[in-house]
Amino acid sequence: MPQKKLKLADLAKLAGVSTSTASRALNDNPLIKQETRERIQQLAKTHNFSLNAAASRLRLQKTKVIAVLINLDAETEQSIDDPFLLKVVSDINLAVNRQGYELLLSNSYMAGEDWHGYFIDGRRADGVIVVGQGKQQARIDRASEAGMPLVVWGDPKTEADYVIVGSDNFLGGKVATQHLLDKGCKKPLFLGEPEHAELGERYKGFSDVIEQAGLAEQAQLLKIDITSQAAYDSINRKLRSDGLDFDGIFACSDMVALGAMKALKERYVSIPNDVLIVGFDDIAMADVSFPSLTTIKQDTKKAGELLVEKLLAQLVGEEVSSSQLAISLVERQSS
Amino acid sequence: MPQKKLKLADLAKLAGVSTSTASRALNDNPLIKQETRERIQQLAKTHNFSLNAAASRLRLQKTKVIAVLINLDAETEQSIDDPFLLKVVSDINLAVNRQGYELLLSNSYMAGEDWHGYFIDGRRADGVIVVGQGKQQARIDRASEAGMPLVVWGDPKTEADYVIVGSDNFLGGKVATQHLLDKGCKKPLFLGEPEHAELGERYKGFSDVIEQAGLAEQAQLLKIDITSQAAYDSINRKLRSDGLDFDGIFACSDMVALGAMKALKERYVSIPNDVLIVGFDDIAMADVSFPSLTTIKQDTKKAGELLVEKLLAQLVGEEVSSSQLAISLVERQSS
DNA sequence: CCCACTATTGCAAACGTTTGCATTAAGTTC
DNA sequence: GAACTTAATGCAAACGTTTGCAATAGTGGG
Repeated sequence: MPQKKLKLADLAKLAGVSTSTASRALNDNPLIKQETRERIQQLAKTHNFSLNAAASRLRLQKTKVIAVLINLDAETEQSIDDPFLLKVVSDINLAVNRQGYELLLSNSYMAGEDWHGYFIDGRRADGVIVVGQGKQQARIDRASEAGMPLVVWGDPKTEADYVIVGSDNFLGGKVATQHLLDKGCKKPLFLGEPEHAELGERYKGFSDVIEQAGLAEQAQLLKIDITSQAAYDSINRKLRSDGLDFDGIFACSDMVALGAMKALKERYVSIPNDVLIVGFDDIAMADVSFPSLTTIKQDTKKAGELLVEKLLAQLVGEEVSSSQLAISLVERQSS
Repeated sequence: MPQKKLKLADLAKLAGVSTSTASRALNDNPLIKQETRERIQQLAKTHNFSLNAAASRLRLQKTKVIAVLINLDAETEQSIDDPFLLKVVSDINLAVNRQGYELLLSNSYMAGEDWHGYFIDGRRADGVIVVGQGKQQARIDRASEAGMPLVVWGDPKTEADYVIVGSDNFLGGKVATQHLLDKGCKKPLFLGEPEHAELGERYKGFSDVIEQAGLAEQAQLLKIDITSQAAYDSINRKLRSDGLDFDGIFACSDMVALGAMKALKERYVSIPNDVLIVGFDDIAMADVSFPSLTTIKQDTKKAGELLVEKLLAQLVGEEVSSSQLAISLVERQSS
């Protein structure tokens, strides 16, 4: 430990000015003479000086921190498994940094019941980005009512009084399903959990197209958790009990699609000849699986930027509204 | 915004005690009568009171925050792509929370050159977990010399004066390679980047076993970036130029293995009949790919716990040392 | 030479906790 | 009942910034 931490007052003394001048100089306040400003900034650099963020936050009543709250359904501790969610977090991180904010990674376990109290009153963050609407909508509502600056990654069609950013899941569902039909699918299967906000919309899109095509009789819904394991198991079980009574799958996520693919391949069901598959998300694995996976791409980069942008707008008191991101079909070998 | 934020003094007034009593009561200080403590804690709960963390940190000179620094090689902004790294972060997050700390997610872009100044002097965190040794070892050294509480996820065999937690990559390399040979591989190929600390050890393990088996002549090394795309491209290129002059691949990571698998499958090279494949990491995809991927499992859960534990030990002044995590071979269809 | 004005700097209060020390009340001992 | 201990609480200072206001110096006009 070379030298003791110096505080602003020490730096000021070194520079031969008052603390207030030093403070203003570091913040590039034009009240201070240009020359003095530069001299002090230089001095700060050579001495590796950094402001005490705690003191600064206390005084300013602002933290320059954005919290990202992973809203898992399960109340138990749980690490995040879906690479897509992690990708979203990673892209939010980038956007946050680009705006000069820091990222506090949190979850329902830490934040407890009273999010407003924990983050805002507790001066841990200036605003919160909630990833995943989950089934904890009540908590989100409460935080929002308490006036917590808040943006949610979810389905923008949801009726809510907070701001939501998300893909056009309904359209995604339609596009995916239409694609299956275009490729000759007659007996489509939806693999996923329609109760969940985003997935519900995808299922609606699915149903919509099916209805239009007069295939309602032949279509099926297989409710499962959003994990590749669940998909693998349930497709296995279905093949054993019903045989191959479908010729196309719209999986609610890529991980689910990959799980299903594995089960099919193990039983020598040919993809895409016997069964067409379309996923959702476009995670890295979709491109590298074999056959590579046709999917609906969600623009996580844009999402991150938008989420942060809207949150910061709220912080300066602007009125912001939900918005929907365009999705796109990425055609690969599985269809 | 229902009510204005109340501060400790307000709560104290409500309870009819002094601020100091309120403070101690909330911290369960036995100086305060049991009964009073409970009464005040109850009051705090009903009023949704939360302490101002900024003030608390300023006073205590502690933040109760641990920073996780993703140490990417590239200096450019970049989101994290490898699901394995994200899994590590997610598991660290869990371990951090379990110890009652919060997690500041950061990267070399935010932290700049002077990590000690930024995190410690800046009172943003009490300690730092660096994920990935990368090629920025100089910065890590500097931070460590400056006395920054620090633990690194990397290869524990690295000569360094800071604490490293990581898998036994050398052993992993040996086990993986031995497994290939046991399965009949005669012309093994290492796919990866030996310059990188962790990967270098895996390669050493590879070479070691090859040497012992007298296969040095037949073995090959293909240097590539650690991405599935790079693997896919380079295997493709190699097949085109050299034909199939190998019968087993030890890929430095699962993502790399999967990229290679894709290229092979597209050219109808049978796995595991024509080429055996072993990966490293055991990401979720390894189990769900087809054929499923034999790999070396790294225990990220344990890693997270150990990293945090060792960091906290440093904070209370204990002497801690690097440690190596056991790895295990997970046999699947690709071998 | 004084006044008004601007440019630059400094003083001191405030942000909301925590904690060493002082204080009070109540019990205990001789 | 005086002296002493113990239990419970309060007072006030300190953590390191930022900023409204006051102060000073320098400039130019009348």
